[in-house]
Amino acid sequence: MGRGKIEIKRIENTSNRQVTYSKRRNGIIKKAKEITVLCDAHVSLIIIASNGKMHEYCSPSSKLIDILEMYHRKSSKRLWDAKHENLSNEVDRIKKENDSMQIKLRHLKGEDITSLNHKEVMAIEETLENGCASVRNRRASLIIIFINFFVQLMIYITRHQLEMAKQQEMAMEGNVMREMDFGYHQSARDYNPQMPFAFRVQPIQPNLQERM
Amino acid sequence: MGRGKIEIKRIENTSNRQVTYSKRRNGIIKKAKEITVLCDAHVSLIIIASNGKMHEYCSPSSKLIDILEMYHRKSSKRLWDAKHENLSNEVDRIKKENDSMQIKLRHLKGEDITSLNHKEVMAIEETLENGCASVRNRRASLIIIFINFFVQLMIYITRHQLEMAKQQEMAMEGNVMREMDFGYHQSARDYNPQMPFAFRVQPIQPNLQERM
DNA sequence: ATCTATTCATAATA
DNA sequence: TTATTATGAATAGAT
Repeated sequence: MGRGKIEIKRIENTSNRQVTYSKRRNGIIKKAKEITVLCDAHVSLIIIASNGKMHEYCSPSSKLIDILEMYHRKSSKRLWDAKHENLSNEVDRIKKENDSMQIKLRHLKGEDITSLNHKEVMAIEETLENGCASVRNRRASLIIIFINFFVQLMIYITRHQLEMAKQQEMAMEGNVMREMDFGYHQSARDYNPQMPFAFRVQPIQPNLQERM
Repeated sequence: MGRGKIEIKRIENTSNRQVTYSKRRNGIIKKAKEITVLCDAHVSLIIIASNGKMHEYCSPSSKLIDILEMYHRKSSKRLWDAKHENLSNEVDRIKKENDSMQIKLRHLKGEDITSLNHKEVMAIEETLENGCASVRNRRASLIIIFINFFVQLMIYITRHQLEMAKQQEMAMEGNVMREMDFGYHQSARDYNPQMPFAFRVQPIQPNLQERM
């Protein structure tokens, strides 16, 4: 339809190709509009030129997303839905995992346990006992680490300040050094400003064997 | 183009509309194919009739998904990506929640605690102590419930089988009833087949006050 | 862009 | 649905 028939194959002349592209593009979009109006059809038309420029037409009765949704529902190909569905499933899976963990956590905190039977309570208690044991061990380790630090500190103080301290304290009280029977200063508890917590020595797993 | 000019408005006659639809649909698809070949264009064309039947054309050089992707990149409208992104974010959020819960759970079980400082260990221990207390309370309740059941059972046995048991046991041993100083049979521990676990009475929260 | 000779698409019809 | 065909629309090439 023009001054001469043309073969349907790539137009090699670039400017001819571009002109034809824009004419035919308009023609297709016009046809798309017409079929939309004449026949109550939904149309989604996306045309992208070789230079990357894009034109689209979408029947005004429906948003493009709706047509894609329709396409999606009609089409057996899942397209992007695969990704989407995977994510959806993962969300569900992780949510379930979350819930069960939440319950376990609450049980370990002693909440919501009135509905449990004796066997379940026993299992939770065993877990808690083990946890307590580990935690106490850890705290004991921390205490030992702290004591070591403390002893080293005292040794240092004792070695390097012995004379000065001795003179000073003897002058003040005269009786303090008699308490240093383990090589460090007994009253250091009241002395060290870095000491971040109070402690007292106790068995590492006190009373564990006493429980049922 | 036809035997007469037609106005571009909805064709009311249903069969005419359907005929026109199918002719024009083929025409548009033909045009789409032609522009693809002639001008190196990418085309995605989806046509859905009012009865729901769908036809599509997609330039053979590229998969439909690629054109949709191109469209997606070109278009500032996010389309379905919003949904997708929301899901993605939710997955991330829940995964993080999961991880932190996992860590808490492991800590409460006494695992992975060597990296914690004293304050953190103390906090975990407090949680564990509270958990232990609740669990022990619960177990104590269960024991009380069981003891009640047990006492009721023994009262029943004592009331209704007293005579028979007395006669029988006196005939066999003659000294059993002297042990029934609390109203139930002392040797029931070896008797009751439904008794699902061994128990011994203990303080409800033993030793809690002894810990640091 | 605009023109126009020509081909093509299609409305009416069967 | 398919086929025919008269007619109007689309467009290739020229300007």
